[in-house]
Amino acid sequence: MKISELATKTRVPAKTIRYYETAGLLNTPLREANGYRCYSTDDIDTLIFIRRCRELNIPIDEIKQLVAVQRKPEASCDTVDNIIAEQLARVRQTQQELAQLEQALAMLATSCSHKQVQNCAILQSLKAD
Amino acid sequence: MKISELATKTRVPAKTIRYYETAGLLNTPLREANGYRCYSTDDIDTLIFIRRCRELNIPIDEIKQLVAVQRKPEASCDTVDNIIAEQLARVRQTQQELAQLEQALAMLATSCSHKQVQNCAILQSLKAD
DNA sequence: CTTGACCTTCCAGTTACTGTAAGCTTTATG
DNA sequence: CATAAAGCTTACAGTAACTGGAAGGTCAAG
Repeated sequence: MKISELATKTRVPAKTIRYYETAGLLNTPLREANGYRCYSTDDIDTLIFIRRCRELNIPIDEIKQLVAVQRKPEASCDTVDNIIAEQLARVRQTQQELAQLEQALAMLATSCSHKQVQNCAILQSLKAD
Repeated sequence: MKISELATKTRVPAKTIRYYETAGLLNTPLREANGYRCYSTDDIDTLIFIRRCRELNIPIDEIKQLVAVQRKPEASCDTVDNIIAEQLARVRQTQQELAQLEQALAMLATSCSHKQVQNCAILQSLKAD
């Protein structure tokens, strides 16, 4: 199958598929006589797996580990567990930071009663160290 | 004042100050005879303002507008209001996305009972389209 | 035969810095 | 006074994960 077919079947843009290849996430595919990339059905599964990981914001480098560990069926799940746990921790950390941000912005947003810039309470707040 | 003094007074790294200059966020400073940048006390205020905006995750381009509008004291606060409101909307949007991410990751994290990769429920889930 | 849709590679741009290198000037120390 | 350390300068590269665009080859249809 050519790259555009793989792209529609996995809902990953062709451009991104080529990028994943250079990033070492996807095996270098066979080429047809004309130089076009030629993919197998296995590549569909791998690419969907990658897409699902990316939707969970898992970094490329860690997806690489997840792809690699699947080639060793006897290995323990520790790597997998750790990557998911780390990702969850990152997400929760970001959530906390965003909650503080939201507080600060919400207070700012209501602080100015639509006057002129020279009296703007928002700008005043932002000037304070 | 030289760049390192400005850096300590504003808690913005000297490297970042130079970057803000090339990014058009800071006026090009005067130079001493030896070529060293020479800053005024006004630069302290501007830079603290910029740092506070960055702490609220406001993009450089929008900080540029906020800095510019302060040079027109008679202007209305609309630009300021809009930028803060947009930033707040962005933050809330990201919060929603992260909440979904957290759900998905939390479910994944508890799904595998430490077996082998070949039976790993996490990996199974990630393979499904 | 030519038009349009795909395919290829390579280079540049995105965001907001940060690291590093090479080379000056100034300050501190022996 | 010599020199070494600290601080200043510029310029280039790297980060993450793509995305856009240019230039050019290939293939099927009308």
